Amino acid sequence: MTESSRDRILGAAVRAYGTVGYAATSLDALADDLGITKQTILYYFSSKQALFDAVIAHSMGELLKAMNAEAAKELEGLAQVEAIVNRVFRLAVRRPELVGLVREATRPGSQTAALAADQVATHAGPTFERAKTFLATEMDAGRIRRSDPELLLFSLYATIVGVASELEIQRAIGVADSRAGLRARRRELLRFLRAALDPA
Amino acid sequence: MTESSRDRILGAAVRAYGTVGYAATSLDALADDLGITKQTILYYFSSKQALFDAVIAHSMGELLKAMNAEAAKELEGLAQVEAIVNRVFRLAVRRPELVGLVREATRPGSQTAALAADQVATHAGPTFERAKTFLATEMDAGRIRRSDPELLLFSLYATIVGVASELEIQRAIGVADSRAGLRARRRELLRFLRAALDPA
DNA sequence: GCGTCGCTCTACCAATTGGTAGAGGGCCGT
DNA sequence: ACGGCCCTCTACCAATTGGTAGAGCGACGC
Repeated sequence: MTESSRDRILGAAVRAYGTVGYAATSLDALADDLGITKQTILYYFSSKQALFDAVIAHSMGELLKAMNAEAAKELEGLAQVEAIVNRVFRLAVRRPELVGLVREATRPGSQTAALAADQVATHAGPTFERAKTFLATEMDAGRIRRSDPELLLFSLYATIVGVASELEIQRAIGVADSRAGLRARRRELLRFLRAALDPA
Repeated sequence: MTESSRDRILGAAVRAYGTVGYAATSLDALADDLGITKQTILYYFSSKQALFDAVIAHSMGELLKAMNAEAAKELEGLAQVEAIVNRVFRLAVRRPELVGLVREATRPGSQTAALAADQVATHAGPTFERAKTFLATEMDAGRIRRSDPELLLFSLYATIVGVASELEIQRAIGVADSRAGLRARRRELLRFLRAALDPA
């Protein structure tokens, strides 16, 4: 089955908004990229904002689905954390625009921010809550260093997204992302997180 | 001494580019904000790109100056890391736009990226090198967990910038950043990094 | 054969964009 | 009083922006 026009537009928008950014991507540019006209885009998405909303909803869904699939394994302590990190890392390598989109959506001050904030909150909220209770129970079980679960979660989130962004930046600058190099980075990240979370 | 026009423009540009972003900030908007006309901006900075370059150079200088001042203390191991983190954290709270600007400058794919990448490389390069050799010697001295200094530095960088961004995002969303809350976050970040770097 | 429905197009629009040209004003030394 | 310089302005421009109006066209049911 060939990809529908709507899906093609959505895919190109995810890539564009996730790399060059929302404000810097015109509908005309997007249309040129797809070999269609701007009006075709506006047929499927009533405005640029509406397209952005759809992009956020779609990508957020994809990200959360990947994470929840990993969380469903219900592993214990660090093993669970590592499973999720590995999954996110692989996704970040294969689809770097998703990471860029997270940064774009969580940027304060832009027109997109207010709307994106709501969307992110409603979409990601439950997953965040689940992660927090996970951390709390693992702390109780002595498998993760005791701390405030929410604050710890933010540190984890910041580190993972930060490293994932870093990957894309370096690739953009031209640093070769050989398979070996990527594996080294992933292993370092895991070591870093393991050390940070170890109860000992 | 009253602030010169050039400095006022530069300051407003740092704030705008660091929050709403480069592409989303028009010269007209910037001028309105300052109660002047766009042409006055173009008198001091020959183009929008030139203004961005100046913004990057200025802010990068400010950030690196703060970090280098802290690095000059030549403390040992974790104490040195904590001193720098504290300084960066305080700066991030007081001047959140600087953190936003780091993210803007290191975004891949935009027109700004190529230029910013060069600037960042030349400005921040030496400081990064110095940080790497610092980590290496501290590892040799057994005061920091042994690892690849460069990879570890990237993890550190990602975590710190990530947490700093997080602060601004939450503030933008409306989470109150009480003094007590900020201190709790800073202390959690320090605990996190201490655990991640501890040689034991 | 014919309506109509889904999709994409051409044509157009007002507003905004970054940037140019050049006038005028304030303040200086002479 | 005056020429020159620093600064800021008005006036204007071509290009691009997001968005509207409506025509064309192929496929499908009848």
